[in-house]
Amino acid sequence: MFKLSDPEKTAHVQVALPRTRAEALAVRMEEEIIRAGMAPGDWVGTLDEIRAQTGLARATVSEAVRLLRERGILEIRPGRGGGLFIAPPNPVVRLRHTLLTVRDTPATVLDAIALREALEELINRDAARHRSQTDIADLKRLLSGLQRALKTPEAFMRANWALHERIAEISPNVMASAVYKGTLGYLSSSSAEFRTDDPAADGYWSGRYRIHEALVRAIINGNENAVVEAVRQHNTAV
Amino acid sequence: MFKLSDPEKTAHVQVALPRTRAEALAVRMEEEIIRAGMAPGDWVGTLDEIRAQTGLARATVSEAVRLLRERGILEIRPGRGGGLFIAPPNPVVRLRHTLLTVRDTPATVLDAIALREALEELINRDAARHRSQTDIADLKRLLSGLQRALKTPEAFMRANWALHERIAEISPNVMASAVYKGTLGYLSSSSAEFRTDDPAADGYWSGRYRIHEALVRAIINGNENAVVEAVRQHNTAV
DNA sequence: ACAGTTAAAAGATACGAATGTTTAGGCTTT
DNA sequence: AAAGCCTAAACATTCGTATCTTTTAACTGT
Repeated sequence: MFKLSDPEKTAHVQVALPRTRAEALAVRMEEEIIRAGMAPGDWVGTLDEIRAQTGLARATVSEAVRLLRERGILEIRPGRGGGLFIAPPNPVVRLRHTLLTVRDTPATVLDAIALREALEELINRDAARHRSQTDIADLKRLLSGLQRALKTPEAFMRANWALHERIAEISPNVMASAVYKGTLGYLSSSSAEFRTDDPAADGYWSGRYRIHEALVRAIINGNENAVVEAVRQHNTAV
Repeated sequence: MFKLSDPEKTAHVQVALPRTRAEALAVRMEEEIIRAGMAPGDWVGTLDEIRAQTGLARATVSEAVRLLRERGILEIRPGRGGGLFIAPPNPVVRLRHTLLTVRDTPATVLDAIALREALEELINRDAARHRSQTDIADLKRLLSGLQRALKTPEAFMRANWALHERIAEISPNVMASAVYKGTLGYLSSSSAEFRTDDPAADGYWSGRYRIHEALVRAIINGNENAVVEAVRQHNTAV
């Protein structure tokens, strides 16, 4: 088991001082776990033990544990011999928590575009490497949808997003795929405003279509060099 | 206000059927919001109204609302005239939610490395563009720390992570920076195991050091081309 | 009119109790 | 001794209630 030390003893370390009792307890527990140098799989205790030690109500302790679980620190197992355990490291959970600590600044559309472009090559190369017959059929269908959508910019953007999202789903790298799709989702929900007034030279949209056509062909052929070239065109030609 | 329709009416749409009443309510509310085509800033109602409509307890409704807030769907304002409102789109919150839906598959270390490498150029170019005097001083300090850490692989890895993390903090792109740091944090916590048995040719570590030296110099000089070249070396020479 | 004060509306947090679910290990039956 | 049932231990969910904090509209006194 582990024993919680007095909150006062660790008060000078606290940076963002927690606002609720549950948060405070979560911080205390995390500090104690780190201090004790506990490793994944180690048994931490049971909810009732924590409750007895702290004198807090069940719901409050439960909330603290929920926070630690969401941060990927603890794993909770019900049943006999169950309780709280140190969780194995999980990149997705960690990433989520890191994102949670990001101050809610007005992260701009430009930031999202930069992030998306940085991932474009990885995502599309993965697609070229791992595409299945189903993937290929879907991509062909979405590409012809993109061509049909050339009539209006709005339809084109929508078809465009659908195509890129489907490509991202091919990648076996769930982290990269999730980040990419999340970024894409944001862009699709926020770009309606500043795109409409874009008169765009006549050839612009058909040019965009040809770039996507080349990209899809490269993916279907599994030609990674061609994918890299198509991505380069896709990113620079904006 | 908006009116919740009967759960039966929408049952056929539900894919991942929610397990708790709170989750079910959150799904119903989200569906209703989408169906009604509500826009950011729109007033949805108050907790008590939802409670009256559904007959659920305060804690349950509160939990559903907490979920929707975490997903970046709702914004809650206390006080007179307050209540639940549609939240403006926020990329960080969205990204977090997307990550939440990722199935908890054993996302491999290799995936994390690929994601990190994809972001390396963006992060380091941003650093070269936006470094301040404080940043430069810190980087110089961390670089000499890296040199001193050449004695043992473990110390070198630690110093290496500290340097990369500091570089990432320079970028004004909070999303990209958060994703990068999260990935780095995972790698630093999980790579202790499979690195120790690496006997490494004598020149390997000093070679790694020289690459980082070149990278830091390029960032300090604001030379983006040199940054790109250093990143290329950094990524390929593993 | 205007500035300061007050009070009501709304959410946030915490509590304790009751009930449901999951799991592991023991027990029973063949 | 193997198969399956049973039950106690642990977490999960929900409820109702009480108290606190925040916000803003209304009021009041100059």
